[in-house]
Amino acid sequence: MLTIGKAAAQANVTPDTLRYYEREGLIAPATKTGAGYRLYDHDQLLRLRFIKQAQESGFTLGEIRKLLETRDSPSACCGDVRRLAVEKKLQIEAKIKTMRAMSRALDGLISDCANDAQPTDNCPILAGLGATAPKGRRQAS
Amino acid sequence: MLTIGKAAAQANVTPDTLRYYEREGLIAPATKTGAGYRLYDHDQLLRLRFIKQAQESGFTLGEIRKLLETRDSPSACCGDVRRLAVEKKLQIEAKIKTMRAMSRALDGLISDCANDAQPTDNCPILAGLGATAPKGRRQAS
DNA sequence: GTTGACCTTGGAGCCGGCTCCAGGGTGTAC
DNA sequence: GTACACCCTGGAGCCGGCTCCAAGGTCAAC
Repeated sequence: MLTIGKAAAQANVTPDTLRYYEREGLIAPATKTGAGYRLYDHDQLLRLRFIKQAQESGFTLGEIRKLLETRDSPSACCGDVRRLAVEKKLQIEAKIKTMRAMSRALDGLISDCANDAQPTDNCPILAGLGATAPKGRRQAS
Repeated sequence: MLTIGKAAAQANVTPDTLRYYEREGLIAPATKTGAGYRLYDHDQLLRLRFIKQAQESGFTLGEIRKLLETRDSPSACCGDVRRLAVEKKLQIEAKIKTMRAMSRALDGLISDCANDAQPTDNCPILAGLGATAPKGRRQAS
């Protein structure tokens, strides 16, 4: 049985984070001492590891709570979990697509721009971003 | 000269957003009427388009403010802008890498899991995420 | 001259995931 | 018996980017 500080250290989080997870309904201590100290055992550490791994797979805490509820429900089946995983993967793929578009947009801007010292008036990156000179400054158009 | 509602509609944002940008130092109205109404002209609309495009390229509002300051500074040169763009591209690439790792992690989990109705006790996805059964339930280990 | 759509300001609230604090209680080592 | 590290609770604050609100002022149309 570990106190919160030890348990948190094991899982590489802070006690505050652990208490936060508890408020969010993700994990509860195995028991409490008479003085109110939280005590965690091996199962809790595994649950915490589950949470961390799910986070690293891109699940939000809300989704992880759902995963945990599914896991703990006797009536749930593997297919339910699979659906959540597939849905999450689609979300991640969509985000990657967006970011690749951003990256490509920047590529275009950067490659247009010789890395020289010409003034920002003629900077192709700024032009590419839709810039025109602000009030009173020379401009191309 | 457009009032805030018209200008916002042109740029496909809300008046609230436009006022928010103003508080954040990104854009100010060209002028104000005696009654305090903000008025925007063509240059402001272009500036707003710049902001939107930069956002779509992945810049945060803080970074966009820096871009705009650079643009408006007589002493800044194109190389300064290029550096910001390159740095941003690196950040985006790093994020993409992280997300691809997430996606791959999910791939592994999903492919292990036949989409069947077996109980969550034996779900390979949950196992892959580090699960063991919570209190009192049958478990493999 | 009144309706109704617009505008103003200041401030609060939202999302997710913590993080930090004050003001107190507890547990252990010397 | 006291110093010090740890624990408790409740609540506030932070990041970014809005979004919504109340209470009031303004403007155009009829």
